[in-house]
Amino acid sequence: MRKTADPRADRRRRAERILDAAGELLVSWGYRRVTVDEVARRAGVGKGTVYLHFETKEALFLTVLMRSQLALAERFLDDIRRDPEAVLLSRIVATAFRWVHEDPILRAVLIGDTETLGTLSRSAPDVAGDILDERWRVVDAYLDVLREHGLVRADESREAQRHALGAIITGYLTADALMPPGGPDVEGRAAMLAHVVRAAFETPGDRAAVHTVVPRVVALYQHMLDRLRQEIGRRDLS
Amino acid sequence: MRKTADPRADRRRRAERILDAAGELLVSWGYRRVTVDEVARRAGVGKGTVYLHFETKEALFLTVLMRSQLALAERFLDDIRRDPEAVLLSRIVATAFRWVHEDPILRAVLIGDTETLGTLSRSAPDVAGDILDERWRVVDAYLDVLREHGLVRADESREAQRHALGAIITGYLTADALMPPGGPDVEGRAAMLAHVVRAAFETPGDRAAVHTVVPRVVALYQHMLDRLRQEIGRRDLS
DNA sequence: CGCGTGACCAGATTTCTCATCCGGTCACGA
DNA sequence: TCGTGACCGGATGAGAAATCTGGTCACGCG
Repeated sequence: MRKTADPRADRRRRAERILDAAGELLVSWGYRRVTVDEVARRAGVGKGTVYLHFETKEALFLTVLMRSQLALAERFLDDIRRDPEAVLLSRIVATAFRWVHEDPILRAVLIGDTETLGTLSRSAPDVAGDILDERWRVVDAYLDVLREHGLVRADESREAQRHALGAIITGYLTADALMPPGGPDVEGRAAMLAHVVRAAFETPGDRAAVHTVVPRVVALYQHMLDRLRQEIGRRDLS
Repeated sequence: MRKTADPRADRRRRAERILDAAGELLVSWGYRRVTVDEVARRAGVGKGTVYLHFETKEALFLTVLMRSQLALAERFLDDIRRDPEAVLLSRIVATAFRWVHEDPILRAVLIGDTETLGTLSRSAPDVAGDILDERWRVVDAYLDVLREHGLVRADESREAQRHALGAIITGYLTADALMPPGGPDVEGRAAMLAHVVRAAFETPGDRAAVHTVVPRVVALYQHMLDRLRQEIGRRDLS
């Protein structure tokens, strides 16, 4: 590896390389079968070097998972900054659905794919339970903001809406195994999902309130971003 | 067992007892751990007697699964005969959701619960694939009837609708593991599910067409009932 | 004589034992 | 000083041995 005048940046880059390698192997083989040795080899470092950055195999892979969620939150913020209507629930849900098809790690996280995650599914709540809770709090706060401003219907309880949303998204991510082969392509599914969410959760009419809620929604996702970065930093030994 | 003048009815009753016992044990222990000996014991017969009725362990349990689906189809028909509006998609979906909470076997079937079903999940498509296909054909035909009569929107493809429906129902049956504990009770969930389906799939306004579609929908479910009975009869050695 | 039964058997599954693997450590060498 | 891979002890995997279980059918009872 080419050295630069900044050893800190070099270490950062090396950590990213390790995380990239770990992510690729996680997707290919699943947590259980990936060895730290193989990650090291793929990243072009020695095994001991991995432990210079991450205290345990688990810490390494939990960081991989969080990075993935960070990327989604960043995507949301980008979209909203580009187009304020991207703040709408149907837009957020469709974005998440599309992103899941680009990032298999995120998919594994969202559906608790035990084949990919192995014992991480079980340890994550103990080790990072507060950030999992935070995620749901952000969803709740987001729904609240949109309900207040008439962008999400308020004639059903927020509890029922959150549950329904979770169920619908989960179903969209997992139902293939139970249905006949085929069906719409990813884009077709994203469109129908957006339609379902629009029809069932949003209100008809004027979207002027979008501009009012943007700063608040941005703050929520920024907060989530900060929390994820903080959690990632907490496991970084370099 | 008290004998009657009708040996055939006695045998029928004994088969039902065996099926009941098998169903209870399937729910408690899952297919893999239930032995035919235990089923026999619970039904109060000898193990060989079970084989007088069902050729294999698999045939016995496939019959248990089909009986469960039969009961759901019968429930649909009852509801529709009592109230023609029960033919609406949102009503059908809510009924199925509620019934699933009364019949854990049906739940296992609908979500392909491998813990409960074990190798039945794999063998069912080979052995009873035509009836699984039939189920989807009935769903398609049902959607077609309702679309034709303006009771389901026709501005999305039927393919997209069927997929969305499958995804939403699946999510409602499986998402609990991925969400924080709590949320609405069964009835609250059924209501929200009905609302989502109504908003996303149904058309506003006049329901007069309900009376027109009832005979056709009844025929579809009756046909499904007949097929299930036929399939059950095919595996009955008594 | 008809039929319900549970002992029997062979293949399937589980348990146990031993071999190998792998997470984490750290002495070594660049 | 720091990147490394050999090392070690606990975890996991593989294969052998033990046990279980689906299916069969000879037996005995009504």
